[in-house]
Amino acid sequence: MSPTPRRVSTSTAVLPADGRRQNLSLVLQTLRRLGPTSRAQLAREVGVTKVTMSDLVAELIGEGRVRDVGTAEQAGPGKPATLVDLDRSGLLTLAVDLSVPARLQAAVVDVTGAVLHREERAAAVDADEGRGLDPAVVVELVRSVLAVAPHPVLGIGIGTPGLVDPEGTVRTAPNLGWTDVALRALVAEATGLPVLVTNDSDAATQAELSATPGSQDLVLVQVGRGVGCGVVSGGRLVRGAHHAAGEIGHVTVGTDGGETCSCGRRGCLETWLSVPRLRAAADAGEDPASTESVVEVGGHRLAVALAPLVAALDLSEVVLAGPAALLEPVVPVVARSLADRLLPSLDTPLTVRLATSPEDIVLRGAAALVLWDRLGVV
Amino acid sequence: MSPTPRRVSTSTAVLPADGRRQNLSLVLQTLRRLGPTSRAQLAREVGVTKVTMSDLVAELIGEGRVRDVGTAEQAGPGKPATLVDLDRSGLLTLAVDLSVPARLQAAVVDVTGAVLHREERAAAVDADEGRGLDPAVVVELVRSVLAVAPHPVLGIGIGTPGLVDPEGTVRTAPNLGWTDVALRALVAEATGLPVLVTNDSDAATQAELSATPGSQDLVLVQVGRGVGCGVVSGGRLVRGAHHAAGEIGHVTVGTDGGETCSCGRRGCLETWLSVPRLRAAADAGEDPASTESVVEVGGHRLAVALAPLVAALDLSEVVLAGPAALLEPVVPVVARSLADRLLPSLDTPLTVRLATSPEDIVLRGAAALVLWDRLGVV
DNA sequence: GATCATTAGTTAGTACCCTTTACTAACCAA
DNA sequence: TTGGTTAGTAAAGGGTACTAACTAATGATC
Repeated sequence: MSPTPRRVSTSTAVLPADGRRQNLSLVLQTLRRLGPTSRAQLAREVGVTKVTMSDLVAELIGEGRVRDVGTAEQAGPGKPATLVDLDRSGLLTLAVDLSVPARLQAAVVDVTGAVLHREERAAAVDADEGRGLDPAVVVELVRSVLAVAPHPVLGIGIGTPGLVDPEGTVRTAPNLGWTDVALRALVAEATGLPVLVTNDSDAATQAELSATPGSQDLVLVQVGRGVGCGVVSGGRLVRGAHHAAGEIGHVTVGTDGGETCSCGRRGCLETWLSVPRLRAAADAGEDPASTESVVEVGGHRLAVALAPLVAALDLSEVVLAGPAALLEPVVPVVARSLADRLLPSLDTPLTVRLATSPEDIVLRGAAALVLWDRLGVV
Repeated sequence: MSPTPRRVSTSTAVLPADGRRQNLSLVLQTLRRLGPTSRAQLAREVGVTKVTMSDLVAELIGEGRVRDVGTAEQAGPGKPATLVDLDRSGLLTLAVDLSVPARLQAAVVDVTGAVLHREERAAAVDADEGRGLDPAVVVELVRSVLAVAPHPVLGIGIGTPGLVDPEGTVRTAPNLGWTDVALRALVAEATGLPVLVTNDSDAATQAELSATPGSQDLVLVQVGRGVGCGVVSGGRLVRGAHHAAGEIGHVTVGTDGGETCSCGRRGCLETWLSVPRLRAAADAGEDPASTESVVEVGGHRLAVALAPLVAALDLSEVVLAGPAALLEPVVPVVARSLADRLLPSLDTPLTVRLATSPEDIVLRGAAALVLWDRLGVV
C-alpha cells in the first residue's frame, strides 16, 4: 500500500554513471560476502539481469579487481557455472596505527584483514615538554613499508588518536602532541597515493563492523590510557557535528563525585576506568569479584555512561576493545549493570562482549576504510 | 588526492530509473528550499544541465506537483527567467496525532506545515482496566477529515505513542492500551491511500528537523506524562536495532537511588522529570530557582542522562518539546548541567533550547514524513 | 541412446536518461 | 543597430540496463 521508494540521501544529482559505480561496488561487496560465485548467482543477489551482470563482471575483470576461478562442481541439472571471485592478491592496502606512540605501526593488509608485512617505530612523545611526534617519522615509516609491498597498494589508511577533520588534518591529538597537523596532505604528497586519516576508535569500530557484518547498531568502547568509543547506528559510523563523536572519556559519570581528572573536573569516565587502573589492580592481586574492586567499579561506571546511549539509540551490542585479559572480567559487570538500568528489550537482549579479534584492530579498521572508500567494499 | 566518490548505501542495484526519481525529488526539495526558481537556476543547484532540468520540470508539471508562476523581474542582462514553484495547494497530507488519548487529532496539513482543517476526538483509555483505544475511532476520525479535505491528499501520516515496527504495526503502546495493532493496514484498507505510522517523538523530531534544516546532529526530548526522545545523527533520524530508539524514559539516572517508578525500578528519568511533576510544582508556587526545586532537579537529571549521548554522538543541539511555559525554566538548568559534565567543544558550543514551534509538532512531523516518503521532500 | 528440462552465459535489439552541441528568444548597454 | 548575456528548446550521441532469443552444457527421463 505504501511501498517506500528506494531513495538515497545525496545533495547532488544522480547520473547513470553514479548508478553504474554503485552497482560495481555492489558486485565487489557481494563477492566479498559470498566468495567465489557465478555470474548468474551474482545477478540474482544484486538484482540485475544476467546480461548486465556479465557486463559488470567483465569491467571488473578488466580492472584487475576480479578474476575467473574455474568452473563449479556440478550440482543439479544445467550448465555448470563459471565462478569469479575478488582478486584478493590485488586488493592490498597500507594501514598505519598511531594510537600507541611508543609503538607506531604500519603494515600491508590484504582484503581479508590479514597482515602481510609489518614495521614498527618507537617515538618518544612528551606533550608536557612540547615534544610532539615528528610527522616525518610517519612519512618515513610509510615509505619504508611501501618499498617492500608486494603489489601496488590501493591506498593508505591511517588511524590516529585525536580529532580528525574531513580533510584529514589532525586538529588536536594530545597523545601525539599535535595541533592542526595536515597528515593526509603530507603523506599523500610523499607517496602520490590516496590517503585516508581517521580517529583510531573509529577505525577499530570499522574493523569490528567488517568482522561482524550483521551488526547495524552497536557501540565499541576502546579502553586504553583513556576511554574512547565508536558508535554505529543503522550500519553507519557516527561522525558527529564537529567530527568529535566517540569522545566519552571526559564525560562526568554518576552523581556522587569521584576522583579529580587530568582535565581538572571530577568523576570523568577515565577516572573510573582505564588500562593503567585495571593493570595496577591486577598486579596488586586484587580480587575482581569484590564489590569495591577496580573491575567492579569501572564496569559499573561504564554501564552508567552507556545506558542512556543504548536506550536512546536502541543499540543491540556493546563491544569492549583493549587488552583482552584485563577487560574480560569487566564484561559481565557491564552486562549486569546495564540490565539493571534499562528496560529489558522485547526481542533479542543486549549483547555485551569483547571485540572479536583485538589484535591489530586499528590496522584492520584503517585498511577496511580504504577498501570502502576506494571500492565500496565493506 | 582522495576524492571520495559519491556513493550510496543500498543493498540493491541502482537502475537509471532510480536515479531519475532521485533527481525529481531533488528538484522538489530545492524548490521547497528556494521558493520560486527558474529552470536554469535549478539546473545549477541540482547539478544537471539545463536540458535535463527542463525535462524534469516538465515531468513534474505534468504530475501536478509543480507549476509555472510567471516571469521574474529583470535583474541584469539576458532573457528574464520563467519561474516555477511547488504547487503548494496540491501537496496536502492528512496528519494524525494519537499522543494524547483525551485529544486525538487529525488535520489536513499543507506543504508549509500549516493546518488547514482539524478535527478532534476524546477517547477514554484505561489500560489498567483493559479498556484500550478502539482503532475504529481512528479510522472514523480519518474518514471524517478526509471527507472535507479540499483536494485529494498525498497520503496519511500517523504519530502514535509506543513502539512501531516498519510495517506500521503498533507493537506496544501502554498509553493507548494497544498490543500488536496493525494500524497502517487498517487505515490503508479503509481509505485506499498510502499510510505511514511513526512514533510520536520521531514525528516531532522530524518536524523540528524540517523547521531548522541546518541541524544535522540533535536530540529532541519530548516531555509529557513520560519522557521520550528522537535522535538525529548526520541528518538522519535514528531508528535503532528494534525500532525502539528514543525510549529513554526508563533509564536509571544517577548513582544515588531515587523514587520508585511505575516500571518497578528506582531512579528512572521519568521519576525525575515529567509534566505532571513540573505542573504540580508550578501550581504549588514552588520557587524554581531553589536548588532543591523540581525544575532544578529535573533539568539536572535530564542533563545527566543526555551527557553521554551528546558526547558519544557529538551533538550540536538539545531541543526540549512539550508545554513551553513549564519547560522554559528547565532549559538553562539543562544547559548549565551539561556544560559541567562535558568537555567544552572546540567550535560552536552546544545549544539547548525549546522546540521552535511546539504547537501541532506531532501533526506537522507526521505530515513531513509523508511528504518525505512520497516525494523525497524534507 | 535420444530427447527433454534446466541452468549458465552471450548476442541483438530496445528504452531510458543524461550530455554535448547548436539553436532561438529576450533582455541590457553602448 | 549591434554586441553581449542569459533562459530555454531541439537534435544527436553515448552510456546503462532491459527483454527476447540464442548457444552451451548438464542431468533426468523415456
